[in-house]
Amino acid sequence: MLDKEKQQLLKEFADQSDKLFNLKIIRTDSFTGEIGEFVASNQFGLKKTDRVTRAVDGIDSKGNKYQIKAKVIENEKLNNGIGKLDIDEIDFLVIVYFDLIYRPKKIISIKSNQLPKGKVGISNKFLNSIKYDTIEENEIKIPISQRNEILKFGRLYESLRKFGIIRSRRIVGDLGEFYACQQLNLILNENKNEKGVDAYDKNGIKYEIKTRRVYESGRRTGKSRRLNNLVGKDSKFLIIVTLDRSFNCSGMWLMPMKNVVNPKSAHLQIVNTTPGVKKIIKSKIAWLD
DNA sequence: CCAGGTGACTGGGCCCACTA
DNA sequence: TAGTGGGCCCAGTCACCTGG
Repeated sequence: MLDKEKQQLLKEFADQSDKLFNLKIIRTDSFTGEIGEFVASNQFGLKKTDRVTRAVDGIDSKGNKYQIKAKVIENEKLNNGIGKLDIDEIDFLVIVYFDLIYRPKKIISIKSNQLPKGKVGISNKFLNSIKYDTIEENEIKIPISQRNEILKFGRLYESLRKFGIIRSRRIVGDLGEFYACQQLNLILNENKNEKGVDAYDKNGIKYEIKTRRVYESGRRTGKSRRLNNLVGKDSKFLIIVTLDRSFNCSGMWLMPMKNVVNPKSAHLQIVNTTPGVKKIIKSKIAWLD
């Protein structure tokens, strides 16, 4: 499906992603956020909370609570919104800014008493109106070995982007859409955030594509995998794509959207049970075949 | 008129309470 | 006890509004 060179690149990316996982730099495939949390925790000496802990990402030695945000920026503009913040639960909001290959460029730290109640939007206008601390690039401390591994990861990520394999930092979903469109001769929806439509065929029929990377790893505690928020999607067909550890396509199914039971939170196993399901690519995963 | 700011969406992923 | 609904985590994109 992909040529050798691209497959090799994805393999290297998967290896490097595992390396960061083993070094405890990342815990999930939300790379930007995880690397940001790593950098901030290292900088402020934080103990990280569990993955799904509400509001608080880390706690320092004095018991101060931190919410950490991360953002990749291509220029010097820091102004981008960060909504949904529960400032009553935290003492500091920390934002880590990276360049395209995950070199940390700047960290800002805002005391929670500088933040408004309710929704918080970070923008230049806002930053100019409050007191906050800035840590510049040369003051950001990361052990050299980890810094190099993150850099290597970032370079691989950029290569994937340059090859046109991915178009965002949501690699799993991007690859699934890429594989499905190639296999079924679909046209990817240009609009990246239109509700419920990922692609069209030549007759204008709508398709929603969902992708899951399914492989054994220490990353998850539970085994079950779900497909959330299919409710209200008006695509005619649902395509489910699975990826293996190296991000190669390891299965693909096509089914009528209306036949999906429990669209609010469907199990991945609907590929076994949904009426009218069509196997496009035979699964290599036993429990999905 | 246009750039900056904002809110409403998108994506994947994980876990807990409840229930059949 | 396995399945379901819901809620939380993460970042990113873009249409639209607004103020200079």
